Amino acid sequence: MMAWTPNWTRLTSAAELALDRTLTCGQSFTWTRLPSGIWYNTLRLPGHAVPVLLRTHNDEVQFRSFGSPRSQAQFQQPVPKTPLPPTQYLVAPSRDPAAVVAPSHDPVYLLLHDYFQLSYSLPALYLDWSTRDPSHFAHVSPLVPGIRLLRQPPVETLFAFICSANNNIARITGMVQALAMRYGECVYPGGLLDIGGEEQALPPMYVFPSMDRLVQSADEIEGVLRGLGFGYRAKYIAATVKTLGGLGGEAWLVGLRGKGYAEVRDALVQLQGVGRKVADCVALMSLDQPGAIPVDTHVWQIATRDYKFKPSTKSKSLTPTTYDEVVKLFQTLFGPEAGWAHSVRSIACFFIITRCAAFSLTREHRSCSRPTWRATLATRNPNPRLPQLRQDPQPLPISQVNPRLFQNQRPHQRRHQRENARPQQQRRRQFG
DNA sequence: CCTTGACCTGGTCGT
DNA sequence: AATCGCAGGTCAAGC
Repeated sequence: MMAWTPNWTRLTSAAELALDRTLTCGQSFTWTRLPSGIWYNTLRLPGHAVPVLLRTHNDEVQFRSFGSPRSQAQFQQPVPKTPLPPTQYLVAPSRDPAAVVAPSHDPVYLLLHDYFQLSYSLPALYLDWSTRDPSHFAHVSPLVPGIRLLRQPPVETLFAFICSANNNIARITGMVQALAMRYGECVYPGGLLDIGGEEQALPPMYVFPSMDRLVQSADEIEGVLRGLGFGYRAKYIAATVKTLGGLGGEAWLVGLRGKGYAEVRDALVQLQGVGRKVADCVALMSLDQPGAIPVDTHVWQIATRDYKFKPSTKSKSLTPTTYDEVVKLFQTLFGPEAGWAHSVRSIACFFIITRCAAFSLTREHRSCSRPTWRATLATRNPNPRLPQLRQDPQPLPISQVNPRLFQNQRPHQRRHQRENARPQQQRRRQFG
C-alpha cells in the first residue's frame, strides 16, 4: 500500500517546532535545507521509505511527501547514482482529492508525529525547566524556542554518532550521507517537483542503509569507508556492524527502547567506537531516554563555569567518575527530561555565540568565538551547489548575552593553547 | 582510578 | 602555497 501526502498538510504549530533550529543543532544529520527553506529527508515506513518535505508556512509547520505507484515501482529497479532526466522518473503528485487522507490516519503524519515527539508540549517543558533553573535556563531559552528532541531511527543514529568522535557537524553530515549513497537505497532519483505551482529542484535521495545491507557488506566496509574519508572511524563502523549483527541487528537495538537507562547504556558501550558520550547520544535521541545527558568537553565547560561544578575527586579532566557527577548535577536540576533540557541549554549557548559573532559583538568577541562554531551553521548543508543556510536576520542585543559565556574563549587563551600544543606535535614528528 | 597520546581528514588561519 | 591546530571522543596503556 502506497502512502503519501501530496498536498501541504499541517503537522504542528511553529511555536511547538522550530525547524531550522531543531534540524541543524547536531542531533540529526540526514535533513537537507533547500534554498526555499524547505527541508527534505527520507523516512522509513513499514515496507518502504518515503521522501518527506517540511516547511514553516503561515505560522505552522507543514509536511508533504510524494511518490506514486509508478515511480515507486521504478525505484525498486537498480537506480544509477547519478540523476536521470527528471521526466524519466518523476510522476507529478496526485491532485485527486480522494488521495488526500485525514492527517490522523495518514501514515506519514503519524510517522512525523512520532519522529518529532509531538505528544510532548514544548512550551510546558520550557516553563518547567525555567522554573527549575531560573538563573540560566530561564535566561537563555527564550532566545532559542521550539527546539525538539527527535526520536530517530536507532541504527542510523548509532552510526552517525560513531562518526561524531573528534569531528564536526558539517563533516559528520557528509559522512552519513556518503554512507547512505554508498549502501542505501535510492528513494528518489532527483528531478523537478511541482510545489505549490513552483518547480523545485530536488537532488537524489537515499535512505540510510538497513542493518541487513550493512551486515552483507561487513567484510568490505572498512576499506570502502576509509576510501570515503572516514578515517579511523571506518574500523569502528565495520566492527560495530559485525557485533551488532551478531547480537540481533536492528531488532535488538530497537528492543532497547523500554529498558532502563543503565541497561541501555551498558548494551551500547559494548559496541566498538561507542563510549559513554556516544552511548548517551544514541540513548537520548533514538532510544527513549530523555534523561540521558551526553557530556562532552563543551558540557564540561558549562558545568564548571556556569554551574560552579566541583568534582569530588581531584580530577581536572573528564573521567568516568566526573562524567557521572556532571550527569547527576543536571539530572537533579532538570528532572526526568534532563537530557532534552540540557540539549536546549547547550544549543542556546551555541546559538548565542554564533549569532553574536555574526552581528553584534565587538571585534574582540568575534575573534574569540570558535571559527568552526561560526561556520557550522553556514556549512550545515554539504551540497556546495545549494546556497548556505540563512542567518537569522534579528541581531541579538548584546545586553541579553551573558558575558560569562565567553570566558573560556578569549584570544589570549587560544594563544596559550597553541604554545602548549606545539611540543607534542614535534614529538609526534620524530616517529613519522 | 586518572592521565596520556594516537587516530583520519578537511577547512581555516596566519606566515 | 605550505603549515599547524583543531574538532561536541574512543581506546589502550601506564600509573
